[in-house]
Amino acid sequence: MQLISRTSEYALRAVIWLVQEPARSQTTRQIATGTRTPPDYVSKVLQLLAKTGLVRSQRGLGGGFRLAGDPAQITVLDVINAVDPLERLHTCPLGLKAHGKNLCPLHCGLNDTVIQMEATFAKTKLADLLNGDTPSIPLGIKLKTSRRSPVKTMTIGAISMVVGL
Amino acid sequence: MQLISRTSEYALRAVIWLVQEPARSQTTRQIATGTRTPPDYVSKVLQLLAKTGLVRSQRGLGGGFRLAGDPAQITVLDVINAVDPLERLHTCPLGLKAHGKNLCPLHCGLNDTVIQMEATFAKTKLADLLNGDTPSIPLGIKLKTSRRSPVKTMTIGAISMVVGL
DNA sequence: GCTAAATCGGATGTCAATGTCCAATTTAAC
DNA sequence: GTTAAATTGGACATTGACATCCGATTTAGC
Repeated sequence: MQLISRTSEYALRAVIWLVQEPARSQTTRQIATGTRTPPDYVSKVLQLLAKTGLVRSQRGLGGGFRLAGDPAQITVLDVINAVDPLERLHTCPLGLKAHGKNLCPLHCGLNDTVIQMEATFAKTKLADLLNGDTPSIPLGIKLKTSRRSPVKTMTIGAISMVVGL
Repeated sequence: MQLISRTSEYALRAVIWLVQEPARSQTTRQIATGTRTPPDYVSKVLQLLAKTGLVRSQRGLGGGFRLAGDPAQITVLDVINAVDPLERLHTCPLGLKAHGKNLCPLHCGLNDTVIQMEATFAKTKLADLLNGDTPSIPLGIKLKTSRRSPVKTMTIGAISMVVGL
């Protein structure tokens, strides 16, 4: 299971590319090559971004795309919402009479997780994604056991290591 | 974009159903009807759960499925990992030479979010999902703006309301 | 042992997300 | 105005997740 769709992934790559080239407008071909995305598909994604106003498009010779706003203001959530927003749960997918319109504990919890993800994405500005030298370690140390592979792993940021079995 | 796949959703519903019926083993038909899931598909999901040992299956007359472990120990993450685990990012999908094997800031951040989600799912035990009377409000108050519909909403737990535009 | 009830496993069908193709339109440069 | 470069929009193809179908196998009860 992917955290975000490819559409969102491509949108983020494209937008970050534009942040790095604020001077000249970038063509679809340039963006696709630079971000390693399928050209004809990322073209559609760019159209979506243009419709929501996140990027400005310019037709004709010398045209292309450039970022419309301030990289220090635009968030990852803005980009995701523009092309493929996370879906909230408004009614419990179980039709249980006991719940009425309320979410059951399971779906209430899942919905909270969606909100938590949105909050995380909202914290990250596009400008934050340019300084590659300091990888963030926002989560401290976690201990995790998986049923599929019952091995305990310790995780610090993006680094995981086996600590027991 | 869905937070979790249908497969995971069905697995969670099925497992919760089994928590509620620990005495007798439940047939696929009973589970499917009770959880409003497609019978032939939830059957496959139950097979997956059985393979990982989360549930025990019993063939033949009077057979069915029952939970293998303790509802106070098994977590939502355990169930998700059994059928459709979240994918970590191990190498940057951009092939940028500058990054080497390291994740770029974007994918490092996305990976952190995956870890954060796993941590959230790991906190919730199956037993926690039975008390429907107290909906959790773990996230406090958030303010959110979407590019697609540029309306500010205030969110408390699962309840959202418009506060401005 | 026979039968009915149940899971198991393979084959197949469906559909939305992803990906591709191309003609129409816009625009800068000469 | 003509041309070349670029987006736009529609149509179509592909793929994997989701869903269905059915025969093989197991098992309790008679």
